[in-house]
Amino acid sequence: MSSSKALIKTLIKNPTRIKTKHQAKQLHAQFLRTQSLSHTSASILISIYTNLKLLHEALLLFQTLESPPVLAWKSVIRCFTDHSLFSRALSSFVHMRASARCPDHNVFPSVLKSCTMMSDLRFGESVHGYVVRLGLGCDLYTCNALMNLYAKLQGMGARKVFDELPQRIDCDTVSSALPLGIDSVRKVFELMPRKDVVSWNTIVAGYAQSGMCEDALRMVREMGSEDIKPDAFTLSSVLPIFSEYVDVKRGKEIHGYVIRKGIDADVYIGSSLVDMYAKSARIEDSERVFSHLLRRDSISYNSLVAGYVQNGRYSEALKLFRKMVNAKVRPGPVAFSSVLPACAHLSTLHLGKQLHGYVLRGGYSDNIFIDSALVDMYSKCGNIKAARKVFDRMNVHDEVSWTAIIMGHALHGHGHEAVSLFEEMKLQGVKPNHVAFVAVLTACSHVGLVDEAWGYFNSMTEVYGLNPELEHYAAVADLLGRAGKLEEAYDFISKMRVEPTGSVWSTLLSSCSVHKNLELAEKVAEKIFAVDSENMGAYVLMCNMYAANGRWKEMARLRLKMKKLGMRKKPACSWIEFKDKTHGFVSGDRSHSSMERINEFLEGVMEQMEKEGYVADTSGVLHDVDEEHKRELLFGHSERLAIAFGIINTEPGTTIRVTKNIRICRDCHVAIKFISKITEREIIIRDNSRFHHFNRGSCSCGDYW
DNA sequence: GTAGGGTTAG
Repeated sequence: MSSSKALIKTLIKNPTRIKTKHQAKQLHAQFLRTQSLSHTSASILISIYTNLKLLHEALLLFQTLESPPVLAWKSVIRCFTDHSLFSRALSSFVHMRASARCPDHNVFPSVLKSCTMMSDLRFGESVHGYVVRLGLGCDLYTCNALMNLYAKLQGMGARKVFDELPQRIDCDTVSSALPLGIDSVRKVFELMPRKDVVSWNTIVAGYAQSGMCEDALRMVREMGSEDIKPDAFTLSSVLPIFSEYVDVKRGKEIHGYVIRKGIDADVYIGSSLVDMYAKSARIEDSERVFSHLLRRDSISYNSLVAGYVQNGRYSEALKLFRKMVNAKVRPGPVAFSSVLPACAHLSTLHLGKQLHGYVLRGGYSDNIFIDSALVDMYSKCGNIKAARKVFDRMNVHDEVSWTAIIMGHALHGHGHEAVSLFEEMKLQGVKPNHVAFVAVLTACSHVGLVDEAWGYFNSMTEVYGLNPELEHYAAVADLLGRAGKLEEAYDFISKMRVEPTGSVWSTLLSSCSVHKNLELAEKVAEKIFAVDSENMGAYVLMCNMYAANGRWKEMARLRLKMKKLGMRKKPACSWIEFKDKTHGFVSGDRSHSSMERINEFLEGVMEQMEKEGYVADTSGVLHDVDEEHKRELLFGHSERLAIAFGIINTEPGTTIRVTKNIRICRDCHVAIKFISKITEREIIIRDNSRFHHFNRGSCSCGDYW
């Protein structure tokens, strides 16, 4: 008996010798067998349990104590924090204070962490006051936690406000009204008598996340002079700065340092490097870093997935996402908002739907990022109804989700709906940003709402203090051109406050072609060739216009030039999904295995079309061939092949969805209207700028496009 | 007690 009491004594004096749950329970049992459990020894047992993160056991014992001593309180508070039960940690802290127990310094890091995780700045500030009153304001760990609290909670609020400010408003008025988190961080930092690498890392991260990049880098240099070596934490705060600045050279230096320090396989460093290289358009370097990682978590995967998306490598993004799922790495919520845009770009509705299912099963349905991405994915994949459903089901709408649905309706030709959604957004108190204006102007342009567009364009500067950017000018120029106000459009573009790109002029050129104004077209083409001498589309359009006007000499001259420059027409392609596979068709290509059946179908339907009054419009065909051959060429246009493939392979009544890489030609637009009527199918085509919904012989664009 | 990836864009 006495030897066991001695054993207990030694163990109680060295609680760290208890290393396993089994040992702890044995000690507990010994206690109960040999002596009654005093408050002190119970507290020590609780702290042993909590050190082993055994919350349940600790709580059972804790509940037997009538007035728990400080050690017991401290232990359970820490344990709640370890288990992410932050609100219970905080309520325990309140209870402890109510029982007049005076805590010592080592509770505060946990309490402050809980405040941070709960985003409870108020509580955190009152804890700060309490710390100071207790004279514990110099404790290293407590101060580190305080800095983190201010950096996370005050910093975020301040940053958000700055992001939304139009540049014209004087920043002084704002910074004095809002306490900047970084100031509080700085204050705590400067008062610390002793600082360790964590203190430095916290302030570096604080500066970096407040966008004060130079200060962050300055602090890293200062660290060096205080003889504190930057570690993996420091570097992963600093690396995103280089991706933001797209300064690969300095980033590479850091990469070298990381390799020399042997921390290049660190997951955090790894994903920062992947991200940095991707943002500098060096995706191959991202891939290399990724392939060297020893361990890959969902964030390292997603850094590369996001990198692929940022660099337009959508299929690779989807492939890697699949690889991640196969590797049994659970995608976090962020992964979906990276991979959904890839589906949106590729128009892969079946994949997007699968991802949506995954989102629902994974319980991520209330995430505003994911929902916005879903809205965008559905509308870009041609299913505006599904997009609207997701949007209407959302609890809160921010400017991004509003913009996604407005743009969706705009792309589907529902200009009036888009405009009224824009008005609704403003009524709800959500301020439109640059992108929202791009969306509403696009909506106006697709349905020809000239007056409304002017109103919105002017309100940007007059009401919202936003400077119009290239996209806004482009949308207005496009609108004027489509509406036939060609001269007005020309003047507008000439007077833009941003240098117009070739593509802005190009939209006007195609309007000139539609409205048959050769004289202005020549002026516009000159502008285009001045900035982009090899603009294929402009050459083709001009050739067509010269041909239509019988100006054969000019046409021949251009054709010759095109030949010299070695230009070839970008092949027109269309895609259609069938049985979870994407089938691609190139104009005039007869290699698809179903080609015979496709031709048979097209010939049959053509016969009926002609009976109903279809006449081929060959004016858009640029070839030196006879009429008969031209009609054949139209016959082989890629969208017709894709539609035919869709119709012969699906049940009657199934909607046909086709994606095309360039604009539909006039003739196909007419032809598809007939096809939709004859076959009683809804046919949805996405070209490079919008959707056309063909149904019962008419198109949603109302032939305005 | 400290760190990395995300949604809307003619």
